[in-house]
Amino acid sequence: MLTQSAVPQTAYEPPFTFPSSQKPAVSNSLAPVGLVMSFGRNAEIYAEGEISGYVYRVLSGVVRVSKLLPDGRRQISAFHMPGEMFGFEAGEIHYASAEAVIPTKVVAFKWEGLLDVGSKQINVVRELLSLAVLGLRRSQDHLLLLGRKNALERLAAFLLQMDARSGLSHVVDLAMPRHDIADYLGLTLETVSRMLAELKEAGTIKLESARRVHLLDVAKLKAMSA
Amino acid sequence: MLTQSAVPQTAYEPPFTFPSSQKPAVSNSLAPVGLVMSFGRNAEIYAEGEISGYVYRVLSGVVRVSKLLPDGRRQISAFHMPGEMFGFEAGEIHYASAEAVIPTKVVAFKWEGLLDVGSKQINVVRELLSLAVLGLRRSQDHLLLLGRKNALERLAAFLLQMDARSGLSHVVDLAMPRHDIADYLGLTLETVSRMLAELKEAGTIKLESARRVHLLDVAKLKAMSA
DNA sequence: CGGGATATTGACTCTTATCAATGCCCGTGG
DNA sequence: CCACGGGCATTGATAAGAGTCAATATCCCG
Repeated sequence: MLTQSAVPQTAYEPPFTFPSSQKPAVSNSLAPVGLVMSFGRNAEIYAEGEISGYVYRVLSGVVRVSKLLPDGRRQISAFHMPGEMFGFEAGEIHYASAEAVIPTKVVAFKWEGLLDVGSKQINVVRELLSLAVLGLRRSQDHLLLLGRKNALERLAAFLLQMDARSGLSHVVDLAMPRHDIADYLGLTLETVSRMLAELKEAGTIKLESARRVHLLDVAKLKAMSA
Repeated sequence: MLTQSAVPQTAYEPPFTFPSSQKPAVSNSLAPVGLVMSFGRNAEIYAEGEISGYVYRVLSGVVRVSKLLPDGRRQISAFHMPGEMFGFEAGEIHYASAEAVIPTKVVAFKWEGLLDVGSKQINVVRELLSLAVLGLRRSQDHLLLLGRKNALERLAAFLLQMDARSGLSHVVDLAMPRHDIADYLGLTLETVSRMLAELKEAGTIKLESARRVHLLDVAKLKAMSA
């Protein structure tokens, strides 16, 4: 596997660096060669149940990682932006599936290769550990959000999170449709829409368009998100 | 830190082994010395915001890891049973707090020491990575539960999870009060109580006492948990 | 045996889901 | 260039699930 919609796989040339946005505890010392793959909108990167053997880094686009219940209910556990790594399930069966939200390029690294004892690759393993620990942290925030926050707080937190990751001017471009946001926040798309309207009412955001949100009052949003 | 209620700290003697219940990918090759600490009911093991420097293994008792919202709402991200490791936040600030649910003994290992390049400790780092990845997996399940399952499904899943971890005869001893279960499942304690009553109605469980549940029909419970 | 903490049960409320009707935006083709 | 069509989003009316508040009940522990 490693997918159908995979496209001309070109070697990804060194220097390899782990994304600075994920602050590895130890700076990288490795330049593994990865495979660059391209995916169209909604294309599957890997599926729940497939054999896993790679970890991925987003080069461009946006990736969603999700799990499904037998009756179709879906929970998105994370969105991944350029520079971020995902797919930490290697050596076994994929525990979730990953899809491109929009046209996306990723580099895939063989997990096995990364773990090879061969040399001083201990730094690589450490960086992977560091990334995994970071993932655990983010999970804790998301668990708190899903378990204990109301719909309005979830939306405020989501917008702030997207803003923090997109940097710049507090104008957030949402790559994903309402339905994806809903499945990420444990809500319905209608509720997502209503809460956005409510935040607009409160003067904390402005909807330039459905997919482009201008955060007018970040402080207030922060207050609302907790 | 590393706590007030810490008690006569005796050295934990080798051989050290990572818990088999967490299947490290690589068998252990290290016997670090840890500090054994004892905690009473509800005693704090570490608090959110404290400097972190240890990872822990439960020797006996039960540990809960949680995060708090400013207004007091609480989300328990995990319960840890004997043999399990927790506290993977080392090198930085604790992102959550951990407390003993009942009188509990843990061994604390210096994170720094575990990561030391000194030798062929690469296996230790790998095992830690393996445990972190396992933690990520469990988080995904919990996210799905919190984001998309109803109260009855959550209770069924919880009981099955506790049963799987306690082994034996489908008689589960719950160390924690209803309030903790509620904060773990993102519910209120009243709802937990009502759903248990409902499961009893359905003939899937029997409440030997408030803290002791007999799973009468595991298959049916499984069907209800999804 | 008594008493405080923990748990259950009930009545009612409130948030969010559900079902349904428009509305809007954008790309396509006439 | 404009009209059409389809996906996506918004808005409304209602329902359902879980929360809240409150009154017992039960279980330990001393």
